[in-house]
Amino acid sequence: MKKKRDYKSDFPRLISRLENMIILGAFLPKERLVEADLAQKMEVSRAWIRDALKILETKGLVNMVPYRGAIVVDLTEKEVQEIFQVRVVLERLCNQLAADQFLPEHGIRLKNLADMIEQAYAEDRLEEMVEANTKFHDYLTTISNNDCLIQMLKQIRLRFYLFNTFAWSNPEVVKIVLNEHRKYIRALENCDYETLNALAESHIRYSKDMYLKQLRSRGL
Amino acid sequence: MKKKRDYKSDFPRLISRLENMIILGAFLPKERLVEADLAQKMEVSRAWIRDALKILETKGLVNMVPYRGAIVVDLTEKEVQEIFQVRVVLERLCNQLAADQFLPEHGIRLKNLADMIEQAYAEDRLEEMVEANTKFHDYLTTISNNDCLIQMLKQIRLRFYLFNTFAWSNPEVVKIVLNEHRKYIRALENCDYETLNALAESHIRYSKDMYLKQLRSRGL
DNA sequence: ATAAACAATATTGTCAACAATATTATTAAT
DNA sequence: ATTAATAATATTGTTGACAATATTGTTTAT
Repeated sequence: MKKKRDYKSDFPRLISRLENMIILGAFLPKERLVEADLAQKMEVSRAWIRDALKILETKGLVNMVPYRGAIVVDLTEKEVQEIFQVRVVLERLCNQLAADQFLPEHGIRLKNLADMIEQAYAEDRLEEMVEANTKFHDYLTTISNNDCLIQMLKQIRLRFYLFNTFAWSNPEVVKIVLNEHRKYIRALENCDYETLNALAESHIRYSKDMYLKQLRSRGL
Repeated sequence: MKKKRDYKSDFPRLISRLENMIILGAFLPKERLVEADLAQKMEVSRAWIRDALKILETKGLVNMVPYRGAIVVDLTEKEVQEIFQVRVVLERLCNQLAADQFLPEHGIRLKNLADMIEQAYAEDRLEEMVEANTKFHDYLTTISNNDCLIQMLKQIRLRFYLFNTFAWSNPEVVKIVLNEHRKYIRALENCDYETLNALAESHIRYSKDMYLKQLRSRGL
């Protein structure tokens, strides 16, 4: 059976693939993305690549320059700080909403995911760990049951993931982060807003700080 | 001299035009937007209209259905509440940042804009009033000096404006809103976080409540 | 008259050829 | 050898033709 094209599912998938490639560092900051090359590599038409890149521009992953095409963003220190500030308040809202309607089954699922993350870390399976971590946060977002917030957080986390890699390469930070997942679950179960507010900031601060350190060492 | 096409300025303008048409009610909720018709009306190619509609989809103003095209969104009560919740926390962050770096010149400009709004209202020039009000809030956002936040607020306000119209048709509400602009400026000058936090919510609550009332009266 | 089957039309989706522009390589002048 | 001017190449931007699908209209059977 020949596989059939289906825009409504294939096009979003193409975007996801490109997003992942950028996040995982398949392209470097400032790198130019040539439409024809991508089209060949991804086995889709150039038009789709073009459209996808335009979407990525609105998401803040690439810059489009007339007659030069898409260029992978290279965040400045100021931009990193700005993204951090915005993400904190959105995560806090998410935590609050999630805590308000937290059910035992949510806790079970979150504990399950936290186990998976630690397991993957113990066995040094980095990619798997990153994936499970994403699932943890995505699921937490779902509990908030606010679609607008879900969309916004998805968007801003995507930009944030651009500098998550640097944090994950530091075992110290990873240990702290994994530990915080447990605290998160407990605070949600107890509807402990104070702790949740603090966690929202500290949990993502490490990623930001690691990236800034790296950025400064590059001298910019 | 023949006017020349320039993607980098013309395409964003096209998007703005479409956004305004939707916000100001040139199209009704659920209305189908036919690409060829729009292309003719706006005097651009169908491709541009297509691309613009895809952008509007990511902004949450239209839904794209395969082989049916773009349809103007019709917000549910739940969606309205969700957008409201998210906007409140973003506006609060904006207020806080703006207050932290508030300068006398900012106050002058804001008072100026507040005057313009009241003037336009007094002379019953509705469109002008709406425009000045948008400028007021845009300028306030600028003061925060956080580009990520500016972009996010722009996006969510756009969806919010979908139901601003209903609030502006009520003189009671308008009076309160105009009054609040003055309170806003004072609170910013005094760096009064408490008041600013309260204002962030109350100022946009009216719009939301008016819209919900209208929505319920339509029976949905 | 109603409903199902089919045909005609309208609309969107895809693609490939070509135009416009930028980038790189080559040549010529000093 | 270095720079400026020009040509060659590579890449993006635009358009229009056609395919795929949905919508509407017509016919036919009951």
